[in-house]
Amino acid sequence: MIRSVKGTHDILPDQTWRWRKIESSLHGFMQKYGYQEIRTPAFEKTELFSRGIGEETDIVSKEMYSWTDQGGEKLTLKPELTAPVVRSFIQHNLGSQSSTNRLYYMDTLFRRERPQKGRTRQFHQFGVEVFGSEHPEADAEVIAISYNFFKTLGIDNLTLTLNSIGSDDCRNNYRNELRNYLKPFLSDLTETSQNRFQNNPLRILDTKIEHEKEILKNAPEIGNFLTVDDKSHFEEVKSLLNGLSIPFSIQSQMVRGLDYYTRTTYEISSTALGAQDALCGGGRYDKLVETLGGKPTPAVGFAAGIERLLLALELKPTEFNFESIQIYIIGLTEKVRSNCQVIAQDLRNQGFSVSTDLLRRSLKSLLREANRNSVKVAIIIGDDELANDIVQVKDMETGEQTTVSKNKLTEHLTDLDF
RNA sequence: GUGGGAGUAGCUCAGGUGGUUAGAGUGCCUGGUUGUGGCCCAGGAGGUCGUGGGUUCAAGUCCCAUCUCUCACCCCA
Repeated sequence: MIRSVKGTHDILPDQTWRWRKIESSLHGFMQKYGYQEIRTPAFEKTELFSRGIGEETDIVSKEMYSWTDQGGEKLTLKPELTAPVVRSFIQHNLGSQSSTNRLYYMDTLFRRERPQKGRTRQFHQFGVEVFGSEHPEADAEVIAISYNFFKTLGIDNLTLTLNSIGSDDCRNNYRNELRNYLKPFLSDLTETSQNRFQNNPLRILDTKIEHEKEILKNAPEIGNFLTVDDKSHFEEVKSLLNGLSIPFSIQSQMVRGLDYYTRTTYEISSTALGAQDALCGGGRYDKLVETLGGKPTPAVGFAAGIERLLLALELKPTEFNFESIQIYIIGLTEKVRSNCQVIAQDLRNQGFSVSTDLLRRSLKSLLREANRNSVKVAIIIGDDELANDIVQVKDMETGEQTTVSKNKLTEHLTDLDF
């Protein structure tokens, strides 16, 4: 048997309606905020990600599905969406068409990680990116969108964690200070931390190793290195969130794994999930557009995992309802079967949802089938009915059956009002 | 990449210390009604016991290897 690839999953008919529910909720929600949808290709040039996300990140260094195509081009299945959206923003010069661009997306991503609860190799995210504003109102709007969307879906136990990692200057200074502080402890650090010491010392702050945490207790804090502008930006974001009644907590050690963030970073998690409890992560990235070759453009955005959202939602499936077929047409003999198809087609044209049998089964098994599919009415046609231009309409809930002449059928079904 | 747990019917799972034709519930099909579903009753189909090797008179059960799923670490959504 050929199975689906590790970390990929089929979404079967008993689940697809959940996905459609999320999808339609999102489109409706984003419209209220005046955001427009953007869709980018499934794969990009590898260079986009190595430059955009950062060569040293886990994603780029070990998780990408990359290959060289027949023309010798190095390509990669999207592991992340901000870089492609930024690429598209630059390529189509969206910045010159309006002063701010509010975009959202929903897409399929690929990362080669070890699967676990809330993590698969092919997965889905939705998110927003706002281009053109350096002001805290943009940060607050983006954060509010993610938080409020989860809220309206009814997810409880939301935790919003907020931090500012400052502008470029601030981080350069801080990086140097952190290196100076850590240098005497270098031999005590794990191998990965020693590598990070070289490439990205901020990530050491994220360590889960006890004795490293101990070392870091007296390390300089990034908050103290924020410039005056960084600080006031952060303060304004916080007060805007307060004004919107969105609760948050500050976590100065929170460093995101992607290199492009500046100033605001945040994460929303839910206790309804397992170890992978982040529903959404995001922040500001004022340098990325420039890094990827565009005009300097401030931007802020987030991405949220749809699988994780579904997991968090799984606990309360009551609001969702499966839509069943309304009418099942049963033909009793070979003579009437072609007639059944015609009637089905007519009724569909009238707007009903109609199904027929494909296995030439008996009346008994067809009623059973109709029952299983919880259809509202069964229409039964035998030779007698055919000869007299009538049909039997059976209400599957009450069991009541009435003889209806064929030309009154639509009228009769409409009156039933199901 | 590292560690824990698990692989027996479509699904959920039983199968002390090896012992005849491997079970249950549920789902599926048929019948109990010449053309009437649900409930009930009866019957039926459905299994390379994850795979390969080994020990043994005998392996679902013991040993080794391997694959897959799953949870966790790392990291992320």
